[in-house]
Amino acid sequence: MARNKVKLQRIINDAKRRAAFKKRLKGLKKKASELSILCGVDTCLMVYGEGEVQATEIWPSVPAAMGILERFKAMPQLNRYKKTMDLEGFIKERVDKLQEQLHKVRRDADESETKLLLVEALDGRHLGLEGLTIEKLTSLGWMADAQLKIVNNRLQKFREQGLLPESALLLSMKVLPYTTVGYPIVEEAQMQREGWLMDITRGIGSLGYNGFEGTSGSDTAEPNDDMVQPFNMGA
Amino acid sequence: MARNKVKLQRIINDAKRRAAFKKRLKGLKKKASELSILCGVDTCLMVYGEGEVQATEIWPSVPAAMGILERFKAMPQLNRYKKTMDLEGFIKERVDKLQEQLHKVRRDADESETKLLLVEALDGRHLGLEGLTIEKLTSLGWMADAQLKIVNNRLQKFREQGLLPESALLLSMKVLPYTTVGYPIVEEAQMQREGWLMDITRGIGSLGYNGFEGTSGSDTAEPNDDMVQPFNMGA
DNA sequence: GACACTATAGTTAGCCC
DNA sequence: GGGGCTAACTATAGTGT
Repeated sequence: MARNKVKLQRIINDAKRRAAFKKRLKGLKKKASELSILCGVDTCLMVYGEGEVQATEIWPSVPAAMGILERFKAMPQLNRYKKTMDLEGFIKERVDKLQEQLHKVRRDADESETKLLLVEALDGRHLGLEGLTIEKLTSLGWMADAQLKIVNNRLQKFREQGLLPESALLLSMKVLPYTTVGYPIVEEAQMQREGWLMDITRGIGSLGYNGFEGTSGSDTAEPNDDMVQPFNMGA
Repeated sequence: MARNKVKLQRIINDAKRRAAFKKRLKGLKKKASELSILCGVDTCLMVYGEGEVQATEIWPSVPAAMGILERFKAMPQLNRYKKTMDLEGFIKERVDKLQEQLHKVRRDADESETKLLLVEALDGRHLGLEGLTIEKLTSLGWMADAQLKIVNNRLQKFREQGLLPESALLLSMKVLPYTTVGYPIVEEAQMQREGWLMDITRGIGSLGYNGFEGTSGSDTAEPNDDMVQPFNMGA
């Protein structure tokens, strides 16, 4: 809304897109706040920018978001779909679902891109990771972290099945400063980006890289004492 | 924004408020959608209208909202360290550091305000917490949660030193539905805001409130079986 | 890149039907 | 209550610093 009308499509120019994002996010938060105050409702805004546009915002707060979501989920379905019971509602629902699918596809595409980046890092390309934008590096960090969690979950299952020596588990747990059970705690000293990521990715690699199929991976990586060696850093 | 400027306060008139709600919600969704498309990010809007205004909306969808929340929760705290160590010179670095200090001071100021609010809540003022904005309430919830984590960390240390009976710890852990090791998980039934916050603050109070000096507190709170009593709710 | 400015596209409060 | 209208208000794209 300004000097020129802008087409409703992704802004290609990097700087312009970021500038627009910043302005519009501010405006959106203001509008959401106004709605909340004027109409006496709880509002929450969540923005998740993946990849280049490194901007994620949960407004007004994460607990508020969870609260609203929980309360919504607790609502009887009768109330939830009260408005969508007629024919028009069916169409609306359908459109919503399609939109959601569209979003999902785009998300998946972005995610794949980052995974590819991680694979390349594992593979020795991007040595030292120079030449990547800080945004890509951050995405990479997230991805590595997520993969670490998967690896650790798998280790945990191994342990529960008694397939893992106690000593190995202890060592492998040392990587967990990055990811505690529910939330990552990253020490400042460990934030030397390159060394940090490289150690992790090497660790994952030694655990048997399987293409990152997710938590339901059916790989047969067999942890042993050697494998945990790369993790033995820091404390 | 129209014929008359409207005061930023709850619209008393019922019909007007609902009309405004409908129009503004529509506008808000449009804006959110535009942000999503123009800037290539995922956006989600949640509105919870309680009581009179029977209008609750999760946009674009509940799964999308949950997805964004999950990804946010999985996000390492890397954001603060986005800056690269360019060799632009001493000056830039110095300016950055000063800016960071400035931000920190601002953050601390905000935090202090919320802490004060929490102290007052503990003390019995703000009974029922009416008269507070949703924003302040959520801040308060967040703060209470953070303090809980500190308390739990302290309990953990006590346990490691063998100063805490096993039974006491088990009981105290029951408060952890709110805060798992790293992140709060709030059950639906516990989201009745007032009761929820009040229980937590009472719990903290009974653990020996020390002014919230942070994790490095040198207080000498002595946990015992009595103290964990207030936590014994829920399961 | 962040901030200030401003013309203009976009939003919406009050009305009317 | 809902939909359409329009005047009045806001948000913001482009621009310069």
